[in-house]
Amino acid sequence: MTSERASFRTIRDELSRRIAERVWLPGALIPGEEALAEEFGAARATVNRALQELARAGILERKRRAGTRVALHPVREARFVIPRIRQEIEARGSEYQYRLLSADITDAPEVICARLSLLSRSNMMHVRCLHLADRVPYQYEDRWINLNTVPDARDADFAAMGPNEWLVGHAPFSNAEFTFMAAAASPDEASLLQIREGDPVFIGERITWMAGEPITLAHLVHPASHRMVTHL
Amino acid sequence: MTSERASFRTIRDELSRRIAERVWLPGALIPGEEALAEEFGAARATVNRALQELARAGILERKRRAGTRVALHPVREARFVIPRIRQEIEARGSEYQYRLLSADITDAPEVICARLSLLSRSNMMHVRCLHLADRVPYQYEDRWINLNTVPDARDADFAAMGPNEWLVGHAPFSNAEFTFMAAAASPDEASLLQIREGDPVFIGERITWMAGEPITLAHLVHPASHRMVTHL
DNA sequence: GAGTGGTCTAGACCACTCA
DNA sequence: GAGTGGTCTAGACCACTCC
Repeated sequence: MTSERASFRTIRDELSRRIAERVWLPGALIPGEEALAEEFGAARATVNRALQELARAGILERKRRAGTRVALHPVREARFVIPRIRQEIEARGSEYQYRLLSADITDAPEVICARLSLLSRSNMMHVRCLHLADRVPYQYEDRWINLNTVPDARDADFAAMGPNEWLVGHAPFSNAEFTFMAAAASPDEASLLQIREGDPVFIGERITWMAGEPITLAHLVHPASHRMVTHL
Repeated sequence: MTSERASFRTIRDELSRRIAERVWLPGALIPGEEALAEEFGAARATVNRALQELARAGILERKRRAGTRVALHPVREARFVIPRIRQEIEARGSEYQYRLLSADITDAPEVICARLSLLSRSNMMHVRCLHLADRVPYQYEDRWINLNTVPDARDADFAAMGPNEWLVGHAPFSNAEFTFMAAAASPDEASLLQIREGDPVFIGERITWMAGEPITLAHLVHPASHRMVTHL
């Protein structure tokens, strides 16, 4: 039997139950920390931790002086793990293969610079590669790496290791933006993914920064069979 | 000037900086809570809070007795807000319109029951509707609501209010699963979204539960112009 | 001005796990 | 057994905001 001693989990779950079961209705003011501490026989700090977790989850709204209310329009968030292609494929029990298509140092076209909020055309490493699961094309990756921010990328061997794996070990990021969308496969994408031109593809785009400086733009193309799953 | 007193934020940001700037390398053991507390002139609880936040973010790994290490393969997570269609559209500065296409009480087909892990064919409310932004089709919604779990849905007026909005006020969920994918538009979807059959569409599927009982399955179809953006 | 949440401290005990 | 993190307490002061 677990301890009956009031822990922040016990308190959090009980408060959560009261909200789910509509003991406290949306918009209602709930008792203050001091009152709850007394009710549960716990210290105020313990109650505070429980309340903060619920507020972070979006089901409570807290304001100084005004007290704590059950959120009227809970802004709920879900989390997804930022996929790492090799782990993603191996976790499905498939064998991972990698094929480098090209790696060039070049001035990035304006479209790319614009996406990275770079004013001038910058010297970049452009890497194109293919990730396969059990020898079937799984993801086509078209990536630009900013050599001003990550000069070491100039000497990286992208035939041996995918750019993502290399970057993980050499250029931590502080900030990232993800975009997901559907599109029709271009002729290039179609032939690489072994689908037909115009077939739907699932695209993930990822931009990362370190301390305000853009590191990389990754354009990741999956066949339509791809599923991105996450849960609350 | 802000206070120079050690707060958990100050400590967290300083530790984060040391990791980002590779003062502490991935895999390295960092000082214990007691030592850090002394270094920053703070209480151990304060240091603990900073460390817990970094561990939650995935950049530290903590184990009792073993100490705290810089994560070797940081499993980073990003969050996205669970979209509420009306707010999503209005936030873009567009006008929201809603059109109910059909609402029937019927036995759900086996495919649907299977997705919801229901053994027998259950009585459900089947709602089809369209969400528009500035009179342009934005999302086609095909939703099944489990009447065993949410009997009130039988009497809801889905002509006046979208099923999502209605559910928010009547059936809180404790658990949700999201799937995102690309597909080719079916003839139905194409005509409703004013695109051509076979054009790529972006699909979000959402299943929610309350205390283990499935509430609803929503199939949400966007034209390929849709972007789902999120950031770390 | 007063009431609420936000945070910090100092100390304590416990749980887990490595040696 | 011993060292580390996980949590709780009791008390304190502060910051914000409503009145």
